[in-house]
Amino acid sequence: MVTLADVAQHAGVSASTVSYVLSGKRTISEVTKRRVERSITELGYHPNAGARALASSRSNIIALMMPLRTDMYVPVMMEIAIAVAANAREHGFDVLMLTGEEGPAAVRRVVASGLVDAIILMDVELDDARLPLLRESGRPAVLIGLPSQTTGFTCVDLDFTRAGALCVEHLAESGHREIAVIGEAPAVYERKAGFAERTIDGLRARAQQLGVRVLHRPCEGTYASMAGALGQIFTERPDVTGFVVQNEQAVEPLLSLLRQDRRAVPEDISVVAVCPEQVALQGSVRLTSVTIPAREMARHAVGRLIAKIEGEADDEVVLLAPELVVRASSGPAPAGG
Amino acid sequence: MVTLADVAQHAGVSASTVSYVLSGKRTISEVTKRRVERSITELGYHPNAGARALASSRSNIIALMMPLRTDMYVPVMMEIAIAVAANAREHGFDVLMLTGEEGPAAVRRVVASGLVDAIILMDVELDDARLPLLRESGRPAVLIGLPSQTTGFTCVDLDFTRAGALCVEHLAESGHREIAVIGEAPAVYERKAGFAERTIDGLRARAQQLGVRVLHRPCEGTYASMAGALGQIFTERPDVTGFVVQNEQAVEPLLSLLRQDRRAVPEDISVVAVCPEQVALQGSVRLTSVTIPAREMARHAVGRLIAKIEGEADDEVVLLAPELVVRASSGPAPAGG
DNA sequence: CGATGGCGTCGAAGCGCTTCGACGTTCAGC
DNA sequence: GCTGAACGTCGAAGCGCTTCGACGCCATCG
Repeated sequence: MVTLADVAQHAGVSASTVSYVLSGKRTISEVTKRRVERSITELGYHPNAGARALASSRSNIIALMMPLRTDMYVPVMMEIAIAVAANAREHGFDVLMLTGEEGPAAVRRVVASGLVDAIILMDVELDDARLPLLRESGRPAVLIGLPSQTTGFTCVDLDFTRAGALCVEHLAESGHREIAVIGEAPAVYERKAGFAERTIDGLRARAQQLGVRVLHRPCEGTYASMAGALGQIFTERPDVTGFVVQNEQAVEPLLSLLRQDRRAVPEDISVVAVCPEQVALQGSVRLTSVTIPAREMARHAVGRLIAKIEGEADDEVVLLAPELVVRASSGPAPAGG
Repeated sequence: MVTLADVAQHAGVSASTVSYVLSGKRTISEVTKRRVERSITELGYHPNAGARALASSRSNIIALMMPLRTDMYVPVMMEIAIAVAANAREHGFDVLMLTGEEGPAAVRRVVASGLVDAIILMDVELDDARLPLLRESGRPAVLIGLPSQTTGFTCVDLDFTRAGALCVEHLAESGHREIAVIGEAPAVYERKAGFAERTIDGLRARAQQLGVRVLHRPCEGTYASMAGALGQIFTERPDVTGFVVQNEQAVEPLLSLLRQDRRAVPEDISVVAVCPEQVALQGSVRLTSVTIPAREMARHAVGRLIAKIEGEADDEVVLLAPELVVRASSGPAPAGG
């Protein structure tokens, strides 16, 4: 194990000088700096993380806490997690992965032990049990999602209200007057993740302004549950020509069932989804969709978090503006519906 | 910040005594132990991770390195990652998430800095660039996957050779004589992940013994690429009655296209997939499948890794025995094929 | 009854780093 | 030519913990 002292000796300077070369916290002459840097590479020196954390009270690690339920919207979560890690590295931070399984107490553990400098919470619920602990810890934190009480935290999320509105707008512009919303699984509403309701709220509000009728049905995302929902929808509202799909798992079942039902997409039925871009592109039909910008959310989250660690940022709520991309699954409403 | 010294003073003992109570490395009387433990909870003491790592040269963190490509078999990876984290916690370890993006050098960084005690590598390629670095680091490591050179490492993987064999066996038993294999995307073969070839090898070998003809076609997992492959297959081998799907993303496209093609599953065509259980259960047809046991792989990986950290394990190759579960997508070959 | 040894506890020496104050040097300003 | 700031470097004091050797004590044994 090569230590700071070894480097110092090899370069013929004191240990503190080496430390200052590394941190840049004091001015060091070009010559000395170069000499030290050469010694560092020659000896293959890597600063000891533990010692550094102890002396500086900074670990340069941030915790990323996964959703409490791991069965939900897996692809988005994974994408965010990877992007968070990549972004954190760019700022010199590593990422500690916390599962929901350990429960809210994990927050206290990693913070109180100084293991992490800050925390990112994914998939925050409206009244999340982790928030009080986080608040009391006093550590910088960024939430992905929007709880009911945001004071003390920076929150990053997609503007789902606007996303919902965008979907109706697009359908209304194409002449659709009756639309159905394939919602998230009932469990998602029960645990009050917030985003599902916000989407619906935005959608309904805009629909009313535009004179569009809306029918909302939650859906598990399986073929069976989709078939059930679809049956109900067409019985109750035979004139539905537009679908908005919130639950990304329900997309393929819906398309497949419509096909079986001899309803052509987009000629008879238009479909708009709220989902990651990948999902919109890889299915049987290229979907008109509002993209969930996982990478961008991660970038914002990490950016703000680092700023807070450096002490140069306030709490704020960042709602990313959604964008609707028209692809092959939507078109003009059939004439004379 | 409450420190060891605070606890010691509060309990009226020396710091080392508190430390020994915590670690159990020396005998402490019941009375003292209880007194110390009370002080700990009363003061809300959490040992400082940095100090502990420095003094003991153990961080109690293991690194989990993601695949270099993040676009592949996302659900399995996610499942393994979560399970690794959960298992690690049970042993008192945390998990540091390393993305492929940082490249093989990440291995050196986290090991040389003492940030982590050991490493788990996911999705190891046959000739993986990270292995030499890992070997030279001398740290305990477990690979998920099977490289060409395993010396010095413990490897955990599904026995894909056997998995391939199981698929043919099942189809052969039901009377199928001509089968097609929907393989992984060409990119997977190019990067030599190994598991894809092993599956095919096992499958072909067993097919030969059983007198079954096999046609193998790689597939991207999109509808377009699946449609292309399917066309080729039925042109070249009109009598194919059984399909083995390696690429889990190709499952739905295949089923959907067969449906369009008026080929009933399982009456006309039997489909067997190699995929996680979740995928087998949630599609339009409950799939006969060989399960990829993500959680079990994670459990083994973490178990062996911890054993190696404690210095009580040798290198070994653990190939988990695959199991085929018959569901609704396979049945007897149609008479008079 | 003194030697022996296990048990329970303590003190002190680090682990490798950061950071603060101090100490030359050099150079501009008057 | 003297003062004082700015610059570049060093020494030393920790950061909070683990761990080694030592020490007293009591029970055990010959």
